[in-house]
Amino acid sequence: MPTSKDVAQAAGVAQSTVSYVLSGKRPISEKTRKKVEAAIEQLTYQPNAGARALASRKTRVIGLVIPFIPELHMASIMEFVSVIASTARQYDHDILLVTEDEGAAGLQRVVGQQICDGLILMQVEGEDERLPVARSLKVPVVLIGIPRDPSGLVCIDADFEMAGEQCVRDLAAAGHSVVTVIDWQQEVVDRHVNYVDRFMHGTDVAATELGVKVLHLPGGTNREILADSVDKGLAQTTGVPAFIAPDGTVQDILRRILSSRGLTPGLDVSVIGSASPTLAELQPIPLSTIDLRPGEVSRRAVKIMCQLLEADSLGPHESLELVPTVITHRSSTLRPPHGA
Amino acid sequence: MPTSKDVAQAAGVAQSTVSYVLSGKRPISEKTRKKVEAAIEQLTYQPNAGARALASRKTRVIGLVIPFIPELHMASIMEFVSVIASTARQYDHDILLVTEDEGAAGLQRVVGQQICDGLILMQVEGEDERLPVARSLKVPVVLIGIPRDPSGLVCIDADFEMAGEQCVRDLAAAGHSVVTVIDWQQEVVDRHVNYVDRFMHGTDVAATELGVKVLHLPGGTNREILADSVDKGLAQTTGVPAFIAPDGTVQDILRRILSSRGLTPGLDVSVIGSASPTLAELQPIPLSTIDLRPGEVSRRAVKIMCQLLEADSLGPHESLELVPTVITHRSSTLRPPHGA
DNA sequence: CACCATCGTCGATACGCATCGATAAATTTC
DNA sequence: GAAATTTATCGATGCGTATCGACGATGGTG
Repeated sequence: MPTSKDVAQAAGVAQSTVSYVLSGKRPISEKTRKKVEAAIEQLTYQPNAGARALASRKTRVIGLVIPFIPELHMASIMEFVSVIASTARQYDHDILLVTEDEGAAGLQRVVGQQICDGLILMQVEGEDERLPVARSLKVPVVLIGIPRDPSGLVCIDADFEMAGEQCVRDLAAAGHSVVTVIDWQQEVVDRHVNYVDRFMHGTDVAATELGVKVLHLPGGTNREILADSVDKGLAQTTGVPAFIAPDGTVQDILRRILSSRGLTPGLDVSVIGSASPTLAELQPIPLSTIDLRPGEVSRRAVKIMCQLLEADSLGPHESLELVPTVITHRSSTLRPPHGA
Repeated sequence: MPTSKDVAQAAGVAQSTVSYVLSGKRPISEKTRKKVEAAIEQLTYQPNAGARALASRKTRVIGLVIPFIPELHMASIMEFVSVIASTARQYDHDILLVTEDEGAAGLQRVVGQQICDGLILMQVEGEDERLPVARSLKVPVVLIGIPRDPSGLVCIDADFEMAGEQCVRDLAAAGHSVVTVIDWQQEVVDRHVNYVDRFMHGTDVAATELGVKVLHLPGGTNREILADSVDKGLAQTTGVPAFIAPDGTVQDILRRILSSRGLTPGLDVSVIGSASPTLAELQPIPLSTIDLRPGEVSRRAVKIMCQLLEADSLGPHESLELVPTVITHRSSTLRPPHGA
């Protein structure tokens, strides 16, 4: 592998000049810049990352802590990972994977060995042994998701409260007076996972404001529980029933349950789910969705991280950013009455 | 951050002694080892990765090139990524993500900058601009999946031919004389993607041997094409129909189509799908599966990589490893007649 | 008891780059 | 036209580790 010294020799300049051509931190004449660039080209020189990190104390690598995954969420996690990696590249950074099975020790390892300049933690919910560690680290940490106690942490997440509001508003506008929310599975609700509570609160706020009745019933992937929730929702509804299923994993099952009850989304029942636009369009009946915009959340997480890195921030930071959600009508919800 | 020099000072030894304690490359007396270890503990010393890489010319990082993903495959990709990352840690290595949107330049970048000691490429199929690059790189490269021309490359993949054979054998043993294979979508078949051809060949080999008739019909996520394939399969079947759906993405739709034709898997139709055991168990009717063992493939890929790194191999390598697939009976296939 | 391995430790150096101070050359100022 | 600036480049140094040769101490041998 050629070194900057080789390049310098080929271009007839000093090694430091090569360095300055690359970094632009000192003025270089057009003439020598050309010479150096030609030499770089010819030798296909690429700076050695290790040496660069050693000298500059920056690795240009961001550690991404990925959660242990109940199988069904994997697809959505990959969406985050993929966008995070691409976005990081746009800021000229790379992504190193840190798996959850290393626990908090993993964070200390990658930071302690200075493999990473900062960390992005995905799907941190409630309590977590890694949170105190995250707070104590001397590198920037960005959380995707909001823990019970976000103090001293930089967090970003979809605006679940807004999402809840949007769903209820939308269904109210379509004429529904009772809305059934199929929540996450009971144990998740009981844990008071932050985003669940926020979503529920959003639905309640809108419901109170609009005089709509909102039922909260447990979701999850268990057919019987889900069927039970649906039936309870139907029983308590007068007029056309409406369902909101913010948990992406229940939708397939929900659809089948409704179908077995003789209900057709968009015709005699409204359904708002959570799915990416492409997936929503692929459904037999294109699904009206509340889009939690994982891609946008990921992009912003990386952006925040890179800004923190740029600022070379010393003291601890704290912030909380919520990404607006987007509701999209497709065929699974009733159309609002004309003129409404 | 403390350095090895700090540790040396605290322990009253030379920096090089600290280094030897850590690497074990020279004998160290019990006494000084204890002293050094105590100092390391006390200072919570961790070696600097950049300096280590610079001096040793090894980063202990493996680049993982993840494919651009048609949405539906994301879950399975995450399975690979997750196991690869965990396994790498077991070999004391880390994983750096290289996204496909950087193309072949991405490979040259991470290798050229010496961020990585080696590369694992996922889901390389057919031709790919990265293959010639992979061959020319001076670091080990392991492919998951087999390209059209695997010469000069180290590849590993599930044994799709074995999988095809196992499926047909199994259905034949259950008494089926006609088996319908719902292939991947037509365009994938037409591209003669390596694993597709291998799977189909496997089914054909077993069919010829056992005197079973095998129909190949297009799959994919389009309901109409799929329904058409199912109907054609049914029309050409005498006796109880049997379907093999090696493409995980078609299974939901296939199930519904069969159901709408009044057929119940395990009762008056046999279905073998491809899914992880956990997912298969979650189905309304637990799905008999051909398991392509992505986790095992991932583990072996990392193992091969680490062996290549250990060997410090100079010349180019070439090998091809196939991971045996596993067929598992659940409730979606007929039971073989007793005594068969 | 002088001689020679062996073992354990030290000091020095290289790895490739960034960066600082210094210097030579070019330009401006009075 | 000499002094004061500015501009472009060079040389030297440090980043933290691995590794090599050297060296003192220890123990065994004749």
